[in-house]
Amino acid sequence: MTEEEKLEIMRHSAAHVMAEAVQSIFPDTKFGIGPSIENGFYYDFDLPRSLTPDDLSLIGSKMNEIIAADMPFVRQEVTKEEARRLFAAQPYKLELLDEIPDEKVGVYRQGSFIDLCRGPHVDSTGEIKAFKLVSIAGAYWRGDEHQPMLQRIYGVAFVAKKALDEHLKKLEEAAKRDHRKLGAELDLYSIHEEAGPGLVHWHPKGAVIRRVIEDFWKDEHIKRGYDIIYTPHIAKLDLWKTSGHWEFYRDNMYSPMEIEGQEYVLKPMNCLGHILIYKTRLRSYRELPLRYAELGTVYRYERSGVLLGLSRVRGFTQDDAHIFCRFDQLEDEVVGVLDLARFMIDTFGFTTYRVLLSTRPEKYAGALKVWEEATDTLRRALEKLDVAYEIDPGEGVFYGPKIDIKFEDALGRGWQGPTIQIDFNLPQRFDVTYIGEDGREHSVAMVHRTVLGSMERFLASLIEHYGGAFPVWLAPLQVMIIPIADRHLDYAHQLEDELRNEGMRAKVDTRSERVNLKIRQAQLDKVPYMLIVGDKEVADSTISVRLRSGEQAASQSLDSFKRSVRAAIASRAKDLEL
RNA sequence: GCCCACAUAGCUCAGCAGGUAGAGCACGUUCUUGGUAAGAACGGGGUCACCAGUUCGAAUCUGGUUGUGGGCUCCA
Repeated sequence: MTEEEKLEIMRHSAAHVMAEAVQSIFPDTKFGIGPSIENGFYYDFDLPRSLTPDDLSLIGSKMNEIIAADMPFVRQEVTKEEARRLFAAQPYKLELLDEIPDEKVGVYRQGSFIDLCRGPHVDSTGEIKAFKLVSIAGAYWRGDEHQPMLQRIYGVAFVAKKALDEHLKKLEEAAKRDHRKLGAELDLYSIHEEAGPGLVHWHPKGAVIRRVIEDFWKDEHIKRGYDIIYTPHIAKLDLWKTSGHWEFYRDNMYSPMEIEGQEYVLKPMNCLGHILIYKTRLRSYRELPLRYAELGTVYRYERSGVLLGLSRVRGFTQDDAHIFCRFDQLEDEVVGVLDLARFMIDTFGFTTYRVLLSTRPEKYAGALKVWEEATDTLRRALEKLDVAYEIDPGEGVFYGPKIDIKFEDALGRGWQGPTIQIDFNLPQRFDVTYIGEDGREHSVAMVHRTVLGSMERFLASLIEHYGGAFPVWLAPLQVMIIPIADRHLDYAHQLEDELRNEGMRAKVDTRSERVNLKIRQAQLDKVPYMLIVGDKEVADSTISVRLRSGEQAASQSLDSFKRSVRAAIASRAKDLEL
């Protein structure tokens, strides 16, 4: 048995102990399920009243008593009949019981608590070493929103106190990097109650980062044979009826608005505009593939409870593109997108990612054979590039299979990254075709893809990945010039001009404050370079450079500094070096 | 949308059991011109998220609304 498996068993046992503790406090508790999860465990309860944080510490100390008593876990095999008697007062357990095909079921008993459970468990409660109850949450029975809502208690558990503390520390570290917190501290963006939830306002500093990313994105796409286009934010409702969105995606779309007797809606996707552009004339096989790219802003209704900072919003800009090609070009196109995706992930400094190939879901459009071929195409593309991938069965979109790439940030948390989706539905609905060599019409293969996802969510991942200390090429302010006394202002402004002429983002801190304060604030703003200039620097036309890392570089000429910074920007360096 | 919690100055938070608000930072003015993470003094700033209700009286109690957070469900 691996250490990880042992840990899982211990966590699961901790869930049972928690259930016993809850039972001792609320004897009429109806129990849901209580599995082990990443870092810990949870158990769902149907209780006579809502739990409070005070209950949590009470339950926690009760658990400690049970652990101290070192009660053995006893497994028993019973018939379903016996089990039904044992759990007569436990409707959720009875429901589970009904779904077990076997005649005999396992039950585990420790102390006064008995639970329907396959096991295994630790030998006795004393083997649970380090745990902490962390939160109370509502959770639907069986994860179904039509079922009753139970109260879930989450706990974390580890083999030793040290590991538990490390985990808690990691959570603290994550909280410090939270993009919502840093977004406010670094003055990057805001969301306003007055304007509406999930609607992002980009401040100048956040806008700089976004613009730099967008410029880079556009250049890179143009290099790779994409055409940049723009399409409107609203379109007639009928268009969305033709596409099927109004039928299948309506829950995520905003209500129509009336304009001169016609109904219009905000676009939830960019694809239709791209199709309309494609269809403005007959297309020859000679001009395929056509790759239309747009930083397209879309609006989707998201239920209020799911909104989250920049990572889940109601209006967002996708780095979208649609590729129209012949089916025999599809594989190369997918290879091209994958290559671009890897390039982007790498450029932005993410080092690990998972690739998922999602196959046909139960409800799907198009012919089975076409699905299989397309799925194969995706697979071949992945293999051609030697990309390790996992199959995510049945997780494709109804209109086609897809590849999703999830990357991890510096704290190992996963983020939805690039996605590549093949679409059999829209080309058919809009009759998107090209004229082949044979002079006849053929239907095109259509690929939807994003490589960053959305600007909003991608920025969230970047903020958290770098903890706000962006690489120079992305930093909103790259150089803060700090004059020691007011008499150094002229020199400071002269440096500022020279840097700005280079296209660098530089600023002089002109306030009559002490150097210490200015450095501290530039440091808190995570400005990569600070140039400190005083009498000495003015006298020999040099600068003194301090890095965000706290490191002090040798006194040097502005030219040599410019050279280093220029190189760091051009190479999109992740680390500061001089 | 559902469960739970929270909402006091631009920010972080005090305000314990109902008697019309405080601190630090930030901001403004003045003094200080200081060499690598906070110089000092003074000052301005809040219809205590919003709407009702209870009460002689509500930031404080009750209900509703809005927003935020932790989850569930759903997703770029």
